[in-house]
Amino acid sequence: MESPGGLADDKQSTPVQDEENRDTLKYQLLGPSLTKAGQDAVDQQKVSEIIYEASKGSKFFNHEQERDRNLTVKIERIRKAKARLESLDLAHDLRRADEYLSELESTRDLSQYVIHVDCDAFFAAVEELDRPELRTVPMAVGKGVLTTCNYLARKFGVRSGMASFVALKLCPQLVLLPQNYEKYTAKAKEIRTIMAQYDPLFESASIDEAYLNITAYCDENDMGPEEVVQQMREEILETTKVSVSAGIAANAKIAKIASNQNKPNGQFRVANDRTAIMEFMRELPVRKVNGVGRVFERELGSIGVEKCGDIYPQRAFLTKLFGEKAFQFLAQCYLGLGRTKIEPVETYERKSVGTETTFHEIGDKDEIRAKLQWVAQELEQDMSRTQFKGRTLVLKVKLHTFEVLTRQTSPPRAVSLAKDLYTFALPMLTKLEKEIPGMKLRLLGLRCTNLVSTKKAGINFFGVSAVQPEVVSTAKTHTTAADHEIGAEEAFEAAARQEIQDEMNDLEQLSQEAGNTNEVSETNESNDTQQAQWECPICCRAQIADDRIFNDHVDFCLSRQTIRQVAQDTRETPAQTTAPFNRKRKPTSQSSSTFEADPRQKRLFFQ
DNA sequence: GCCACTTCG
DNA sequence: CAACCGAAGTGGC
Repeated sequence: MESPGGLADDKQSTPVQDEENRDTLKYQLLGPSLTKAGQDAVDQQKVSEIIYEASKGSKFFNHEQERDRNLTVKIERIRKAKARLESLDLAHDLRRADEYLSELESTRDLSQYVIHVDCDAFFAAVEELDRPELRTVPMAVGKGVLTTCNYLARKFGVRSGMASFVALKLCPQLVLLPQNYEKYTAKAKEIRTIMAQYDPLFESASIDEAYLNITAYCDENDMGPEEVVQQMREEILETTKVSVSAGIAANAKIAKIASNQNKPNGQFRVANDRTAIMEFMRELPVRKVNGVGRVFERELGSIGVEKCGDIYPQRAFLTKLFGEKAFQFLAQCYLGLGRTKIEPVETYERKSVGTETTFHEIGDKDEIRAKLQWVAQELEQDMSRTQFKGRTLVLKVKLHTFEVLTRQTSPPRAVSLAKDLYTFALPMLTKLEKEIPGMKLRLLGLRCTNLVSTKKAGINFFGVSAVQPEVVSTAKTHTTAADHEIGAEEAFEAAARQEIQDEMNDLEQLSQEAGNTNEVSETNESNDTQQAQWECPICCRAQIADDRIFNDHVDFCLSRQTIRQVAQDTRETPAQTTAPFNRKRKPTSQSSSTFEADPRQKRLFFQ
């Protein structure tokens, strides 16, 4: 267990320490949905005891214990760093923090009514529609792991994300149903049809959650936001028989928090008023904010930040302790700022496509290869469905100890076919087998990143297909509306789109002619004749190596990237980007004294 | 670019 | 007996 490097000091664990860590570990084992609704009446102490007893000794448990130990060490370092900072003059950091806060404040927009709509125990609710008798018993959906459970089950401490055998320990009479995704998708579509009447550009956050901007609807119908939401919720309940909860606020971040406030079948509003917002945030546990998970919660707790109001007094420390992005994020939490722009998810650009599969422990190399084959085939289907090729291929494995490793490679050309995926993944796997003698796996995954679109037509700058007929109806209204939004650039865009399409067609033809076998391109490369083929570093497609044509093409690809970038940049106010962030530092063997050696480091106190 | 890690639903 | 999956993002090196 103990690694040979300098980690030994940090990781050494005495029985006393294990005793101390038991509480944090139990907390960890409770799982991520602790803050979810429906748990208030539950005796958490008893629940965590049962989970702890059910888990003890398993490999999963040991891995969680290890993680918890590492986090505890990390937190001790944070505490020390904080103490050290307190003895220093932080006037500069304080001024910088205050400048940023006032800069943020000037971006505050109170003119919009943003709402977050969340279906109550969605999968369970849909199942109860088909089988009303289930309403009176504790019930959950999901096989190995629960995806949803009804509110009766939550009374027992059962919750989503929990292993079903643990849930059955907590509630032996729990009824478990297999999930029927098509059924939920169909019901979700009914609900979305209604939501679209209130905001045609609404943003689906998942199958059972959405953000809407109802400002226009309120104006047009001369109604207040609460009245509108009440009406919409009634309409949804009446026509789809599913109850939803909603939060109403000036931005998405607060609306999301508010939707949890009166769950189930309720709504909550935080007024578009600076004082009301600040007061609401002041008492709000940081854990309730989207983007603060179990780890960050504990890290913040260690410096005395439990509620968003606690952020302000610590503002001078945050950048050095957690990094710039985390500071900015926390500043927005303190002020209660968030994005007001709600847009269809279809406008987001996909970054990766991947698939993974969990199985019982496998050590046999041939069996592992067979799994890799299978995963490669699954990914090929996903790649063809989403119409992408990947310039980078990532192999992911989970060892029998639950430790996760990833390895990546950049194949000579963008890949999407199972044959290629397997070919380029295999060396990474064999290398791992060499590094880890007797490697046993419980999960294998492949993911393509650095994507190249293989869509043939109708690609605009947002990566939305506006021409293809198979686009579903909701997406279509969104797309056309989105296109209208950029109206001023219409002519330019149409021309550019045509240009891209022509180019794509040409490229498609070229890459067809080029053939796909290694041998061909290799011989051509070595010949270095007029016919030699080279790959464009941007789009990764084969090109005839006529210098002029090739260079023109690369320029074209580059300019296209720039245009895309600009189009994206203009879509969001930098000050209000609210991407959930993660500040991650690996606890390495590097001693914490190294920070004094390198004054250039931004984050003085870590590594 | 590579990798570990966190977070979300 | 027994703990998911897919995607996105951050940050260190």
